[in-house]
Amino acid sequence: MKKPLERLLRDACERAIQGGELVTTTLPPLFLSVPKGADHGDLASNVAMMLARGEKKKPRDIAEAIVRNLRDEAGLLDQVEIAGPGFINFRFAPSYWWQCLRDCEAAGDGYGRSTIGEGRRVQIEFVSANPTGPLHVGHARGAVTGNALALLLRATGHEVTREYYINDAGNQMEMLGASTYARYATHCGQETPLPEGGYPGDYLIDVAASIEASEGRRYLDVEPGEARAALRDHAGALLLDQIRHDVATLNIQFDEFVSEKKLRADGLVATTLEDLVTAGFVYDAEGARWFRSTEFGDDKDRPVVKSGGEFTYFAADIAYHRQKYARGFHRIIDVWGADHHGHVPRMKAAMQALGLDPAVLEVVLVQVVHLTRNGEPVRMGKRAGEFVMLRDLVEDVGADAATFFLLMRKSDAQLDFDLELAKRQSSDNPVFYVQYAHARIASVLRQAAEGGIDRAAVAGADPARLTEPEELALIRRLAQFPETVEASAVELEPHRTVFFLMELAGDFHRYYTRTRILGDDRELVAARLLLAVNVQKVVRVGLDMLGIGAPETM
RNA sequence: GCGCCAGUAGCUCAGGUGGAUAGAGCAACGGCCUUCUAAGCCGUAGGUCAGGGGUUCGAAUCCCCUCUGGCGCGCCA
Repeated sequence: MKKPLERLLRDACERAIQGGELVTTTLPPLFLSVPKGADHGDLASNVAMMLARGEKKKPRDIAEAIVRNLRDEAGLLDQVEIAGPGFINFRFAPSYWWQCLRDCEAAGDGYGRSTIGEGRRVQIEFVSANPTGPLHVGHARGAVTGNALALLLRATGHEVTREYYINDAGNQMEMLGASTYARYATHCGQETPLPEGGYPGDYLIDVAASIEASEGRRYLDVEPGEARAALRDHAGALLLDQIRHDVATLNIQFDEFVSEKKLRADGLVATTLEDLVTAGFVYDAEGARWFRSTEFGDDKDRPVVKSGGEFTYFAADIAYHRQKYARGFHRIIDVWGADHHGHVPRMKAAMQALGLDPAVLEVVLVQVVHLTRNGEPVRMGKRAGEFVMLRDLVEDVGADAATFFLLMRKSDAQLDFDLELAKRQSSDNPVFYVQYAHARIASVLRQAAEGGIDRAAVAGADPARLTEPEELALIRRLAQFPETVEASAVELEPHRTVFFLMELAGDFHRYYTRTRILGDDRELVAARLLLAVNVQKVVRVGLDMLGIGAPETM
C-alpha cells in the first residue's frame, strides 16, 4: 500500500530540490505512517517536519512546496492536504482501492507472501528440552513461537530448517537413568526408592512399565551401572517420542533433530575445544579449564571443562553452534527461555573466538508463562502434579486457542495465562473472534453458491461497485497484510500478525452487521462476495502463517 | 553489588526508525436478533503512559537518576 506513494513523494521532493524550492541535498528516509484517525487520510508523511531544521523554514511552507511538486499522473490520490504542525495527509481514490482488491484476488493464496528473504537459508532452533519428561506450558510458548517464526520466514522467501537440539548427555540424563531404574525395579516387584534429586513424576512409572513390556525384566540381572545406562537410553527415546507427539498436537513438526550425545561421540566437542585452545582463548585454573569470554565483552570467563574432566554444557553448546555455522546457514536463530539471556553474550563470544561472525546468530528470548488459576498463582515445582503439561493445555483449550493465546504477546514480555479462564471462557478467547469471521464468510459463500453465484462469477466481479466506507476500509486493511507479514518476519515478532488478524476480523464483523451481502443486485452481490472471499483468504493465510487453523463452520 | 527485561484504563496487553485527540480485548453499565452464524454489532464509563530531571518545534517512545517487579551472575542444563 505504501510503495507507490513513496515513489510519488520522493519524486515530488526531488523536483522541489531541482526547482530550488528546497535547499536540502539529502532527503531523510521517507516513511509513511497510517494515521490513527480516519480524518487524517490513509497515509501521512512527516517529511516536511524532518526537513524544517535544515531548511530553516516553517514545516507547513515546506509541505506546500512538496505538494506543489506532486505529480499524481496515475490518479492514485483523491486528496492531499497539509494538516497540523506540517503533516502531509494523503487520501487514496476509490479506484486505487479497487485495484488493490483486484491485485489481492489475482495473487490467490500467495497474497502476503514475498521474496524478500531471497532464498537465504535460515535455521531456527526451538524447544530443545532435554528428554527427561513431558513438555509443560513453558515449553509450549517456545514451541509455538519458534514454529510461527519459521512459517513467517518461509512466507517471506527464506529457506527454513526447524531444528530440535536434544540435550541427551550430562547429569540430567544420568539422573533419568537412575530414576527410571528405580521405577523399573519397583514395577518388577523389587521395591526401590527414587534416588536423591531424581525425577518423581508418575510418567516414569508408565515409562518403566513400557520398558518392561518390550524388554522384559532382564535389566534386573545386569550390573546396575550398565542397567541404568541402558534404561536411560530407553527412557530418553520414549520420552523424545512423547515430546514429538506433544508438539505435534500443536501442529508443529521439526525438520531435524540433533543429538548432543552424538556430537560428543563424534568428537566435535573435543576438536572445538582444541581449536579454542590453539587460538589462545582457554586457560587452566582451579582445576578446571576456562574460556576467556571476557575478551569479547562477557563479564566473566566461563568454564568449558569441569574439574572432574568432563565437558560443561557450554562446551557442548559451542560445538553445536559451530556445527550450525558449518552447515552453511545465512542466519541462525535460537529461541531460548529468557532465563538464559546471560548465555547470549558468551555464545556470541565463543563464535567470534572461533573466527565466525557473531551477527549470524540471533537469539529470540521467550519470557515465562505465568500460570494462574482463578487469579491465584500456580506453583510450577519439580513434582509432576504441580506441572501443567503441554498436552493437558491442548486438551483443555484446544490447539488453536493455545497457539493464538501464546502468540498474542511480544515474546520477550511475560505472559499471564489463567487456566480456569482459558477453560471456562474459551469462547471469549480472541482466536474465536478471528476464526468466526472466516466461518461466517464460509456460510455466506455456501448460500451464494446455492443461489447460483459460483467462485468464477465472483472472480469476475467488478470491484467498482464497492463504494461503502466500510468496504473501502476493509480493502485498505487487506492492502496492509503484505507489509504486516514482512514486518512480522523481519522483526521476528509473530504477535504483529496476530493483532492484524484481530483488526481485520473486527473490520469484517462491523461490515457484516451493517451491510447485507446477499441480495437482488447480482453485480453488487458478486462484488461484495469478491471482497468477502478475499477477507476470508487473508484470515486463512494469516492464521496458517501462525500455525492456526481456519474452520469452515463454528 | 553488577547485568538483562519490564512498569500504559479495574485486569491482560498493543502502541516499526520521536509526531496530530494514547488504543484493543476482558470486566462494568445501557441498547440491537421475523432477513446472509448474536462466538456478533452499537453506545457509555474508565488514564499523572511508575516518579523526577534532560534533549527539541514535538516524548509513552531517546538519554540520566530514583522506585517497584521478574530473571541471570565460574565448573546445573
